[in-house]
Amino acid sequence: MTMLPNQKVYHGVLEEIRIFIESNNLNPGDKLPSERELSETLGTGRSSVREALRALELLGIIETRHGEGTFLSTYRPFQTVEILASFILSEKTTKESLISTKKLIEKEAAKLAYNKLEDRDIAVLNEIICDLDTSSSQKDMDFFNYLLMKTENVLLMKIWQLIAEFSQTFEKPRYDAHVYQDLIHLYLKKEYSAIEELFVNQASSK
Amino acid sequence: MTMLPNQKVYHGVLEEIRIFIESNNLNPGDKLPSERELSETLGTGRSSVREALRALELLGIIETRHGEGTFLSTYRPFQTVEILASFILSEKTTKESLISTKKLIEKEAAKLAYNKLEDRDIAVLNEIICDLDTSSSQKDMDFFNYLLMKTENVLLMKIWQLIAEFSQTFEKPRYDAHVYQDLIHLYLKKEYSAIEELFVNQASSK
DNA sequence: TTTTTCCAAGTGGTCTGACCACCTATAATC
DNA sequence: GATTATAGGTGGTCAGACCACTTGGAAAAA
Repeated sequence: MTMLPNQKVYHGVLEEIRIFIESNNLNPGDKLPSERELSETLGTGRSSVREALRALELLGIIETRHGEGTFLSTYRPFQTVEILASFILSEKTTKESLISTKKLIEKEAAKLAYNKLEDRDIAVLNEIICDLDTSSSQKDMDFFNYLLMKTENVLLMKIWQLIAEFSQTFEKPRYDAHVYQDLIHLYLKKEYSAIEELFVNQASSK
Repeated sequence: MTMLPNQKVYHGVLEEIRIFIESNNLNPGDKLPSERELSETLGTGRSSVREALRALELLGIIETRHGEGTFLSTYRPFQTVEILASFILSEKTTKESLISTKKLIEKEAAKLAYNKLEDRDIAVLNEIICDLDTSSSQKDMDFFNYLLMKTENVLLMKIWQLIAEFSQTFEKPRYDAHVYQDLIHLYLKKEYSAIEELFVNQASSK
């Protein structure tokens, strides 16, 4: 294993694994050599190999199954975001930050989704809102989750989900019931420019 | 250490460290307990502690100095980026998510800051842009960092900082030079409603 | 006294070997 | 042929041993 001076072993292992994946043209789901095999091949201790593997696992690049082995994971970008979020979304983050960031994302998601919503999608949104069996907070969750999904921005969705989940613990400041309906009407009437206004008015009326 | 069944030890350690940081109100630069101390306190092996620490290091949450100790670092996911980049960041959708989320936050920050900018702040922004000694990418970073700071939304700022650093490694899609000046003019002329337009046009002209 | 030198203790870095828990293919049994 | 038992491979974890590096304070030198 080629190693720069002062470089930690697990960094080298990281690089070797990358090369292995590349040169063997591995795809998601494929199996990596066992920890023991890797450590023997690379001439390093198993603990160093494990440090590298654990890091890759946390990054969502690999997946380990006890008793089976280590596998290249099906592409899950932004797994990292979760870990980072758990450190950022600590107590130091103010409620105001959380709420306003969440609303900001919801507003923008409503705008981003505008061009990607088909009649069918709007119908789904309507169903979510009209369903009598779900609580209003659940409706809200479902509604924006669907919108976020339609934005096709995975990162934005992830961030919203994390904030939504975290803020659920202390409060659920929702929009007035009519806002969802209003938004749907704007979609139907193709009035993009009014979306921003809808959300801004809602926020200030609180 | 409270542990869910089937949960790996290093996940528990991760959580414990997070709690430690939070409850001791640690700030970037502060020292964490030594590996040996952690393993003793948590009743786990040192190797498990190391697996957690290595992962956190790769995420840029902590920093280790040989012979000195482990320190809380300002979130600088440089390492992460390199690893992610070399493994998966080739995926187009990932990049697009990053870029569009970043731009979205910048646009909204420009709007949120509007009411909080005093003449002095606008002067500072102007200086940042006009400074001949800094590169254009550095200007961009400083400019929006200042704006984000003025929004007084710490969470949004942190999210932006993370994304900004992530994006820095693979590409630097900047705004045209005049956009910064234009924004400053809008601030001076108190034309809030034109801010959105400025960013949207910029984005589509790309 | 002040300065310099040096070393012991603490810390991360790594390796080894030992178990345990889990999965699976295969052989033995029914 | 279907079922069961088992052995071997794999990840999960721990304990202990060294090494390399840093630092602060003791000891030596000025």
